[in-house]
Amino acid sequence: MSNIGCAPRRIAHLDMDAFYASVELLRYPELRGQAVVIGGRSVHQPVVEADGRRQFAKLRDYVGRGVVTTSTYEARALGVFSAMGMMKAARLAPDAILLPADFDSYRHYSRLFKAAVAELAPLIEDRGIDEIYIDLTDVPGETVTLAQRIKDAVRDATGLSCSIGVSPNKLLSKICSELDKPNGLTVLAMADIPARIWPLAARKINGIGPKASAKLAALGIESIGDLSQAEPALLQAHFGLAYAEWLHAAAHGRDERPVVTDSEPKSISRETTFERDLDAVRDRPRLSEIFTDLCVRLGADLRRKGYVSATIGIKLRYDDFRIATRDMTLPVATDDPVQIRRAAGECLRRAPLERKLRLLGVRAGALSRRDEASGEEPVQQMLL
DNA sequence: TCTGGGGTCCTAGGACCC
DNA sequence: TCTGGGGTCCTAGGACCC
Repeated sequence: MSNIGCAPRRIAHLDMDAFYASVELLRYPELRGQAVVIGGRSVHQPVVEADGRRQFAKLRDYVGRGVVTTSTYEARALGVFSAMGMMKAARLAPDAILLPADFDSYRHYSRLFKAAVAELAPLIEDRGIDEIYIDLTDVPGETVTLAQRIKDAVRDATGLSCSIGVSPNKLLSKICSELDKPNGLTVLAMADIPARIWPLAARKINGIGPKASAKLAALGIESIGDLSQAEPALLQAHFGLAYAEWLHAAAHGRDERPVVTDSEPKSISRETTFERDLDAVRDRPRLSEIFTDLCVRLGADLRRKGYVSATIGIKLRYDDFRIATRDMTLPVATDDPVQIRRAAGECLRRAPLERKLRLLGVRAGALSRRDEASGEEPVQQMLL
């Protein structure tokens, strides 16, 4: 880009605060200040009483296999966090309010906040429904002023707060946006790394997950500072060359990845966890019905988004939580549910089915846009 | 009472080709 | 004789993220 060897970039990471829960609070303002949990499957909608007051489900009433999608800061104070099993959450916070997820509504607010940011700074990388990176390098204005203006625009457009971190790269900005949550605004320069980044747990680095951080801890490496001082040879011995080099660079706050403003999907999938584990033989009709339904929905997703897929795959999760995947490449890319079902069925025949199944998924990979995939390429291949 | 659904990227072996 | 060597595709698994 224009600034190689010149001034540092200004990269912002913007993260909406407790996004789903905050959207629900817009709709149910009487819940503000309470422990509220979003998640679970088949959760009851609030019931409106005769006097107009709303009656909400409580977490203690939940039965099933769902997990917490998100929770308000009051619920987090009770130990209830995203991805926690709902039954465990119910033990920790039985009186918390329980709401079903409403993804249409979250997507609506997601579009609103992203459009508001784009008015001020157009170079935006989508990182899901509630997060973006913004390249502010060429946007005029002082950094804090600019970041505050973005926060104000988001609040004006949605009524919601967000947290922003600004630094010379995505890695540091991602860490920064969390430092002062909620409603945070943190600007960080490379010179601040020893004081502000190194004391943090290594797990705070985006890309160091539960496995890697456990391995690091076993080596006596707990903080990012520990990691920055670790012997490269030690890291290499335990993580392999590529990951070891990345760990070292990350600990020193080095990251040259650009903000990517347009990207095409690589795969589209549908999966479902059953209410009870299913047996491939005894529950065959039910399994077959679910399987076909997943394929129909996947086909509809492909068609709606304008893609065809050349690689159809399945995913199984067994009752012991192990996962198996099988996939196969088709001679011609498709979005037809019948062809998807047939290919997925062949994949299923290659998978072990002795154990009971907990989850079944169908995936479409090797995507191409339907209007560009006319079927000429396979013909050429046949001629060769 | 464990543990959703939708993604990305990486690794690694074997097939196959030149 | 030990028997190239590189490139790409296909498949399976796994770590990680939101």
